[in-house]
Amino acid sequence: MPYKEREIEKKYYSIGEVAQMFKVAPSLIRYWEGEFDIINPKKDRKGNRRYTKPDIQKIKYIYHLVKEKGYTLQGAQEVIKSGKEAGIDKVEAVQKLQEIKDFLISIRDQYNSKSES
Amino acid sequence: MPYKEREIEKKYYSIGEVAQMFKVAPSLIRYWEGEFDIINPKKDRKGNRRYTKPDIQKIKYIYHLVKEKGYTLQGAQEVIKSGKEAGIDKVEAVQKLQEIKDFLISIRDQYNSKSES
DNA sequence: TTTTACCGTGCCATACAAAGAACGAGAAAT
DNA sequence: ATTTCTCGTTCTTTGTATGGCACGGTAAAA
Repeated sequence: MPYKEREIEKKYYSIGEVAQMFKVAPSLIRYWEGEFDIINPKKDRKGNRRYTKPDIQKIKYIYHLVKEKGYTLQGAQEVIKSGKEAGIDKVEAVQKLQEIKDFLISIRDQYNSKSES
Repeated sequence: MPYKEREIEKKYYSIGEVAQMFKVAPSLIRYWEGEFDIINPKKDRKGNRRYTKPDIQKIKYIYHLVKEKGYTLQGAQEVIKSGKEAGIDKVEAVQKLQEIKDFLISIRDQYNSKSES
């Protein structure tokens, strides 16, 4: 037998295989596809989805956010969009500090105006 | 007039006031109380909930996680839990800052009362 | 005292999010 | 040719999160 494609590593995965990886129903994978723009598997002539490894990575990320971290789908979408996920709390802490600083400045100014008058 | 409690800032808030702060229904505040252990307002003789500022800060944190960051209630619970075991809790840090602010307010008010008398 | 205005608990209703099921159909492997 | 997997669409179910009601109690104001 001449040249035969050897299966060292799969190039594409079917929806059933992907669903199995995450132990979810195929319908859920399709459902997420409708909810998340980043999921965009190619389709063959027949229309069947062909998932590449990067595709699966993205699904994995969504799975992580939704099933492990407890985001709503919408919350997960926002996390993905903003590209962040961690570190936001620090920003908030800094904002709070700035807020307090402004408050202190206002107190100082009040004091200054009273003693000057 | 001798010693009279000055109402610089309220010590306790009713559920209605708290609900109003976050523009939600009082029933939601009660519901969260059942879902989140960290919410534990004291109750007066009659049974009415009395919220202190730290209580409100905790509610604020939950509000932030659920309404702004898009966590499910369960997801928010886990964030809160894991944040505590991490030792340095960001919420507590922010709460601490708030406490400091309150302290500064008390200093300011003391100053004001002296100059007024 | 009567009214007004909360608040309590407990239960039920709604709204929407999330997921799954059911349908008929087609390709491909066995 | 029977089984197995997939398709898209649509329908149905489940679950979460929230709101609202009924009914009673308390307190303070009128």
